[in-house]
Amino acid sequence: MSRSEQERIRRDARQSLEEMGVEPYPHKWDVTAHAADILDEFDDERRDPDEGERMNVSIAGRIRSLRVMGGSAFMDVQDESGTVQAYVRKGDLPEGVYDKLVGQHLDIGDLVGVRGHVFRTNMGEVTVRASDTFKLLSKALRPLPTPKEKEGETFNEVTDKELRYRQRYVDLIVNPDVREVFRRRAQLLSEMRDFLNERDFLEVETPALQPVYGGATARPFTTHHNALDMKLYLRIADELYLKRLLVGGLEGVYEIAKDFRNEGLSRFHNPEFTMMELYVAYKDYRWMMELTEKLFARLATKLHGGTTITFDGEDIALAPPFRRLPLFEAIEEHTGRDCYGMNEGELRDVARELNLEIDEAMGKGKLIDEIFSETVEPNLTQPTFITDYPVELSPLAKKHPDKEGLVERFELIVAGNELCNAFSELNDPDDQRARFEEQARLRAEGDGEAAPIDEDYLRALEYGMPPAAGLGIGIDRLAMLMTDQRSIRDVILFPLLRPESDAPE
RNA sequence: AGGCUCGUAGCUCAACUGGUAGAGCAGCGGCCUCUUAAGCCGCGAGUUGAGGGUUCGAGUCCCUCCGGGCCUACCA
Repeated sequence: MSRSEQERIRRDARQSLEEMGVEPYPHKWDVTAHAADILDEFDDERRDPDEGERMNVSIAGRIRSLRVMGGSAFMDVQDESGTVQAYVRKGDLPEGVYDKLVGQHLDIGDLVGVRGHVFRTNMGEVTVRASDTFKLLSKALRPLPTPKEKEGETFNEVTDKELRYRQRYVDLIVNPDVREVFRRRAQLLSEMRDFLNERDFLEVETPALQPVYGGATARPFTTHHNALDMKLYLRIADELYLKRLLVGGLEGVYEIAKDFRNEGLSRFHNPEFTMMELYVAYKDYRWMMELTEKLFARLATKLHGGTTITFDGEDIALAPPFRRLPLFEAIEEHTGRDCYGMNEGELRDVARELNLEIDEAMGKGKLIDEIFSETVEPNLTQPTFITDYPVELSPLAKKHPDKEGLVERFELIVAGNELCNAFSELNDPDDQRARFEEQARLRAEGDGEAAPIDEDYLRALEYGMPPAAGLGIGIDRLAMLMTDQRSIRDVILFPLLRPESDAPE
């Protein structure tokens, strides 16, 4: 562990302050105003804080820049709402306070409290003058990066992705836009809950630790419970538990929760991610499409003031209705080939002609999925419901009454990215058992993602589950769309990274 | 997992074809009671991600490893 010169100097400064009786980490500070409120109050150029009754405030925040001029100093103080300039004058403070603190041992990055009145400088900037008190609230021992700004241009901006993800606390301090992304993500979740609660859906919580996992095609994380000496899995989906609740008589339930999938990382995948799952009794997937459209339109309107949003430089129109396009029509539209009804060999030939990477282990379902995700998905910029998937890909979905070999299912694709997955839920316990057994067969053949049989879930279905529709929305990907971020790591506060080789301290 | 690419001071970046590691900000000392990328004078700051190799000489070339990014793969 070696400290940089600047760290040693700051530790020395801390010690000097303590020796002079200045507490580097005091216990509290009364905050009466935030930067944005103060600036709002006097945003009118003509309104002068010095006129009439003075506005007295007490603010707290982090020093982002410091300009000391002998007996007085200006600093930019950043709180959660934004940044306001503060002004400290030697003559305003009790004897010695200025010299001990501001003049000598105050650094960029320190947290301070400023109490006094608001005024406008000769240059016109609304400023809090420490006419009453100036106090150190927390001494920073590490130097903060010091990006600067002039006329809208930023200098020395912190751009290192590794630093930004590993030390998100620094990122949040020096890149204020990041706060806006996560505020918007929070607003998205809040609006989604409002939307669902208004419709009388019940928010529930189901186990993240599961003795049998299911509800998706993915490899799970495993863990162990000591007292029960039992192997447990981290959930890969909420689905099977939520549908048990439909059996139990709840007619509309949803859960917003973390799922965990033991898979690779990419711009679109983090091993733990947030999913909203929703199940409604007596509805089918067509009804669910309409609900999904309404939800997306509502979110866009609340977050962006209208149903058209911008993502990666393109306008995305989220006004209902969204285009509905059956999977096989989509493939035909983009490849000129009608794959519906093809057997495995024919599908393999098509995939070869399209120069797709396939292997012998891929069955019908996977081949179709491969063809679709390579040729169609990236080209779907505007929201599109892709409907009616092969039964092989959908072991929990109800068969389509008219289309042989297909199920009533849709995925919503926006900006080339899959955001939603939904279907009419399979509630025939015997059909469900047959689908599980097919999965078990694939498992036996070495498909590590095929689902295990969940006997308790089958037992629940045997008591009778109402016809129902279910929907899953990848919240992180939706947050990407709504905040115009192209990497999932930019909408997850602490994305998974490899451990640092030389961890601090 | 594979390909490409990056890693230099606290931060942002330079350093030709292999020839003494530099700048701005930040920091330290001094001046300065309306500054705002504050200013002026002076100063310090580096195991060039780690290890090995080639060479008279390596930030630069080669190999291995570590970490990041992008792409591919994996991933409904």
